[in-house]
Amino acid sequence: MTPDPARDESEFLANYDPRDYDPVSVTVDVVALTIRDGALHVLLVRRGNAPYAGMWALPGGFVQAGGPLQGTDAEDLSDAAVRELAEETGLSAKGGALGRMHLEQLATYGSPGRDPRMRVISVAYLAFAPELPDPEAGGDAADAAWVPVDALGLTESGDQRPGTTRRLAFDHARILSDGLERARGKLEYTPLATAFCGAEFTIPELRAVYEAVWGEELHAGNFHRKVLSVPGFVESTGETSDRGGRRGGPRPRLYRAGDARLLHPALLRPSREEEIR
Amino acid sequence: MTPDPARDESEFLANYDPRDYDPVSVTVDVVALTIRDGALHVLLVRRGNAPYAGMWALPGGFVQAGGPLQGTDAEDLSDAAVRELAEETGLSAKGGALGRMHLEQLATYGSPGRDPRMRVISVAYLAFAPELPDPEAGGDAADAAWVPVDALGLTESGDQRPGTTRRLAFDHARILSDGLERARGKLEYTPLATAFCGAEFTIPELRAVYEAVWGEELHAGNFHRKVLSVPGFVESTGETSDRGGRRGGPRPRLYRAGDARLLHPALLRPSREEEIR
DNA sequence: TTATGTTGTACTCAATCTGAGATGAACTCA
DNA sequence: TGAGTTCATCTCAGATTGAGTACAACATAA
Repeated sequence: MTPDPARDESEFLANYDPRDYDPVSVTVDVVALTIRDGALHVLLVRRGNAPYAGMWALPGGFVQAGGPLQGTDAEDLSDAAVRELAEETGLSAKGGALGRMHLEQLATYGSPGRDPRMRVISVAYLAFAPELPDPEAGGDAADAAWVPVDALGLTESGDQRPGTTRRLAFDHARILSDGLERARGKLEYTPLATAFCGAEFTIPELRAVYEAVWGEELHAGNFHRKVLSVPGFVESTGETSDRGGRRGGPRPRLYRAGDARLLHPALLRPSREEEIR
Repeated sequence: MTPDPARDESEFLANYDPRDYDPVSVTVDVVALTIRDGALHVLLVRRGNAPYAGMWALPGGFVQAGGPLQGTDAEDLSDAAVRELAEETGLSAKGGALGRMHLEQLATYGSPGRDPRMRVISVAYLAFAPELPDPEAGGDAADAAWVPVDALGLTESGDQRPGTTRRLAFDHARILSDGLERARGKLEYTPLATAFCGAEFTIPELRAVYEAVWGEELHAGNFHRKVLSVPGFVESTGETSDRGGRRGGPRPRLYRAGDARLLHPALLRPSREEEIR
């Protein structure tokens, strides 16, 4: 005789107590990247409270679980990422500075001991935005700033070089390293670089994005040819920039992002030889 | 006057009660893929308990948090993935069937309401293994089996086509879809396909892996040339298989996995044109 | 044993893509 | 006005690609 599944299920839910399980907290942390003065910057906050008070960290915080009933205050993970970003840095999502922002999940970090308070699982997000205003500290943050990535002394293994002044809390150096590597890779086969630019941009501006993220100079002529040959990467506006390059040169043409979601053929990094093995 | 950070921190930890926060549970789910009879299979378990009792699901379960003190019973997320695999399917990690298995994190799923019991955040892992024995159900699982991926009627949007007999619980159809897409992509630029083969394999065997995962036939001659031209992808053993192909042909040579971690140049899917936009 | 069909491996060839450099006009700045 | 910079395009040799050919080695069925 088969039991009635519906009755089984409701009975089960009535007797279920989540507190029978070990407590785990879930946080979101955001690696928000932008380009300022031709250099890649990451959004960091200085922690106002313990643990790691005074050190720098990725903006983030606890997810609002909404209790067992998961009522209206329960939020999706990506919503929590945007909320924490807004709370701690004053950058607002709706219509504001974060409007054209691209957000995607990066990875989840959950080693025991990564947070001294308790078992914390952190879902990291990766955000790309055009040049944004300076942030204003809020919430738990004592300070907030765009920090040049190069100034953090990150090594390939996800640590910070000794002597670096701005130390990162928790395992945020590892998370940031992973985010940077993801960003570098995504520029190769997606039109993500356009998310770092304004609504209209020039090919040299786009090239500057690639050079800042990849940390190497590109052949201007070949880059130009390649970008225009990939279907759907950029589309011409017919307009021309109202000024030439910083130190001379003709006025570059303006483009906007096309409708491609994948670049084919891809733009590969010149110096990938080293990291193959 | 600056407060003493060390004293601040210990005082804070003493007063900290995790139960002040909403309860959240964290689970791991595993998308374990293998190749059987030339077709891609995924490891599924039939649920023995509510919710979704009787339906099929990815093997997985709750992470052992280890309490506030995070003692010895606290486990890393990837360890939890291997443990759940072993518990529910009888496939053992150490030296056993899961020995040559490749495991990587896929993504984290945490929409409110994805589990009717409470707020559950699920960290999904992706596993690749050579041909494995049939699993044996254990733990919460009423049954366990390798199921051909094609038999699940997955659509691009992460749902199952109506009329599919084996229905998947929770949002596991979406997770499986994401895992398959990740696997397809990873074959392009990493030597992952060798994880589906035994320690020694032939080029045609490797081609069969690509064809099973990508779901399309490849040009044998060009594939052969390409694989051998990518540095570090495979290395010759000098040996020859003791039998020709299933229906004739010369004995293929044997290779083992090389030391490359990235394929350069990559092996691109022929039919990527469609998914570009 | 023989005949037939299949398969692994190597080769060819034209089309395409790539990196590196050259060119010239348009522009900024001193 | 002159010097130096930059955008955009072109050139060209080398590498890579897809598609096809060739042939010997093999399994299977007659």
